[in-house]
Amino acid sequence: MLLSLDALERRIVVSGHRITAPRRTLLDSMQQLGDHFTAEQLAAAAPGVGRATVFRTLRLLQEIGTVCQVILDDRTLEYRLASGGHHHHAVCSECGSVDDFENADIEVLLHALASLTGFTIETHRLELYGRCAPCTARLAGAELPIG
Amino acid sequence: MLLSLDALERRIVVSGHRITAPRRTLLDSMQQLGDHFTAEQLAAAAPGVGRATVFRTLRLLQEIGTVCQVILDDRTLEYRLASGGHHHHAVCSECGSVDDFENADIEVLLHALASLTGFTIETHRLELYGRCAPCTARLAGAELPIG
DNA sequence: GAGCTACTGAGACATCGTGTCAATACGTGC
DNA sequence: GCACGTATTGACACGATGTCTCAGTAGCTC
Repeated sequence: MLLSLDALERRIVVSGHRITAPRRTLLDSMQQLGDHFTAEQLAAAAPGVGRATVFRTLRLLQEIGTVCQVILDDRTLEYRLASGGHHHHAVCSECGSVDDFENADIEVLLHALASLTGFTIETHRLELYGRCAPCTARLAGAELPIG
Repeated sequence: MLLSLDALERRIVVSGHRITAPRRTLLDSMQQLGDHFTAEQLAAAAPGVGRATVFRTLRLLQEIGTVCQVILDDRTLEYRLASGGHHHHAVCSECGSVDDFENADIEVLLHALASLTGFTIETHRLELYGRCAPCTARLAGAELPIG
């Protein structure tokens, strides 16, 4: 569920920054791009907004937790509107969809594991690559009738 | 424990590629650079070897599982000689050290979690950022005597 | 030693992101 | 409604990182 433009703008104001026309344009474009997008796609979707502003705004939104980065399998970078909070990504290599997931068990397990070796976790990054449920189902169905 | 130069070269041959002087130089430099290194550091440590060859060789070594990538907290990329097999990285933000770790529980948990949502995991990427054991101890000690 | 082919180095190029700086627009106080 | 201080912007140069091309070279194999 995406936040409304209003809610997104409120976040920017609350964090002590200004609402400007370019930022409004970018927020709007992000919502239209949907699930996930590259910086270049966003720049293309918001003509009239300078490239530097696109990157600056993305960085600002990351800082206030409104946008998160998705590192794809080939290490390219995409962005995604986030509702906030720590989460991970499941990236489908078939259709390219990206889903968020969060799981307390993983966090607990990681910290337990780290404490065994004395490592203190400050943050972590976890990305899953594979096939989403619809693509898994579709491909499983396609495999049955050979030929 | 690092593999010997011999063992590294054997891997290249077994995978159907040639041992050349530049590749030998690069393998040697990688071992001398130790724990982890950037492509640029490797290029600097192997003068006479072209930049393109450095990147090509790193890619080749990744493909045959001899080198793995470490994505740092700030998204910069480092490389690391790997003994092979799937593993994760624990990156110390104090001293910059990188440790491998592997844990079957995590893999099991991830697959269990994925199957709940129907997602099929092909691969994943997990990086921990924080403080290694020595740095944790050092900083804990430093905190006690204030002033 | 000859020949096939993988490999190399140089350098241009592509991609992605940042730094600079003068100009502009936002929000506030009046 | 207007002036003002400052955050923000756009244009553009720059930097970091990696890829592509292509003629020349060097490893294997026979």
